[in-house]
Amino acid sequence: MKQILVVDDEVRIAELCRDYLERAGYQVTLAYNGADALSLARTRHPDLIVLDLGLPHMDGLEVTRAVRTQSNVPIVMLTARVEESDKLVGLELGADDYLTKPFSPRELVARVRAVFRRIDLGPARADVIRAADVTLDVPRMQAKVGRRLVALTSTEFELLAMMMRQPGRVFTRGQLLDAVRGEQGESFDRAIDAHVKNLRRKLEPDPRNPRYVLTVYGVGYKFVDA
Amino acid sequence: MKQILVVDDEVRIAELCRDYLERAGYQVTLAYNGADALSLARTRHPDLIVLDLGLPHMDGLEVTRAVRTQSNVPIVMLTARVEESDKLVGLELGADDYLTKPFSPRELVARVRAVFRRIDLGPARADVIRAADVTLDVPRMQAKVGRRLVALTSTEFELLAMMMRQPGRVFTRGQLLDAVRGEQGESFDRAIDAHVKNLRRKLEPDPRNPRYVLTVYGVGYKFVDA
DNA sequence: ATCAATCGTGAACAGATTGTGAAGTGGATG
DNA sequence: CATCCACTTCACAATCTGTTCACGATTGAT
Repeated sequence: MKQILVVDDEVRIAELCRDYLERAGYQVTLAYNGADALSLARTRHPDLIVLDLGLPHMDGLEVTRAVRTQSNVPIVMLTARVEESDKLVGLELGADDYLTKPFSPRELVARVRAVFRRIDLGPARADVIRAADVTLDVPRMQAKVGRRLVALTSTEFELLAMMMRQPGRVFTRGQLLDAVRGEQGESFDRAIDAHVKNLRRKLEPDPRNPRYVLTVYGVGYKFVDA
Repeated sequence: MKQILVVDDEVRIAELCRDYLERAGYQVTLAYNGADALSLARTRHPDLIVLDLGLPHMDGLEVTRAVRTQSNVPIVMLTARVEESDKLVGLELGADDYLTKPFSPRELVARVRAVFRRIDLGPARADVIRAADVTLDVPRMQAKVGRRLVALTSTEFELLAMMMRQPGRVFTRGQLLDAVRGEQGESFDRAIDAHVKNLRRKLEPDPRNPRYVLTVYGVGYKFVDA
């Protein structure tokens, strides 16, 4: 279920938004000031933020900037001001849509749905991971080595994606297992070895002398960097 | 042509609205009390309702509630009161916009246009979707495989359309369910399997070896790409 | 150079995921 | 009110994947 963070200092409005969004099937968290909004954005990793521009102390634009330094989460802005310049600034900072108060909660829901639609099935934004001749197309769950298409299982794909997001960084088997299994049941570390074996068989030209997925003796694995 | 129902007990105001809205190209019906408004809303199925809150006998909010039990028609509210709480109540009940008396008829027209624009914009999507030998004529709800016409149910059509809009992208059963059921009631993921089975039976030459709708083990389904 | 620890690998197993026909449900239609 | 059709749910079989195991190969330290 999608999680939405609603930020507005006017409690009634915030709760109104929450009610409508929850009825539309979203999970909603509320924040009444910029500082809370930031910490919630960091800890809860919402899928979308509904943000009032006219917050006390910390302005909505500041919040936007701060959030943007850390994530690409879509933002729908609310504002009482109607000046065109605000719109431009807001959109430049990465707002995905814009509503002027007073607005109808139904329209808010419609906008939120539209944003999710654009993101979920829109012209897939750059959700591609590249490193050293290997390309991962995340929404398509497709891997390419050079021009050669490689079919991977979802676990193999997750594993490879995790390592490729930070090429050169060494991951322990425990970290890799957590990424794959959502840190649930405990399994043997050697399970990772098996996946690495299969990965290498599928994407290395010579699985005996790996070029991409390298072993770091006594620690774990890493994707080659540079 | 769009039809609009204007509800106001003050005859002069109602007629003023009618004149302006008709000049703007809409077809207008008038009602001077809540009861008439309700029955007209039921029989004429207007595309939008302009509703005065300060009606005698049956309050505008009551009318709104009653209308909402039956339809989702957009409502633009008029009111003499300017209190913020009224605004909120109105919006809570599902008004799409709000005007305070006295208002300029020109502004009313502008708001009405804006509401229609927001609605019509909708999920602007292509009328025809093509991918890999399959063609969907969306407005006609017609599917073709090569030259062969295939009859699909609306759910099957929606499902196929969702996947074909982004060939190759993998969709989870949850995403597909949302697209089909408007992310309302929860149903079993396996319902999607059943639809996929029926889809394949109808459009695959050999349903046991699908060419178009492919399974991605552990994730969901995708329409073949390229 | 030797040795204990670590890693690679193939095969076998267990468990989860999917395909499918049939039965059940609900709303639309006449 | 009866019928039909689409959608959902259920149960079981078929399939695929992830994990484990055992053993040989490799590594790094003494």
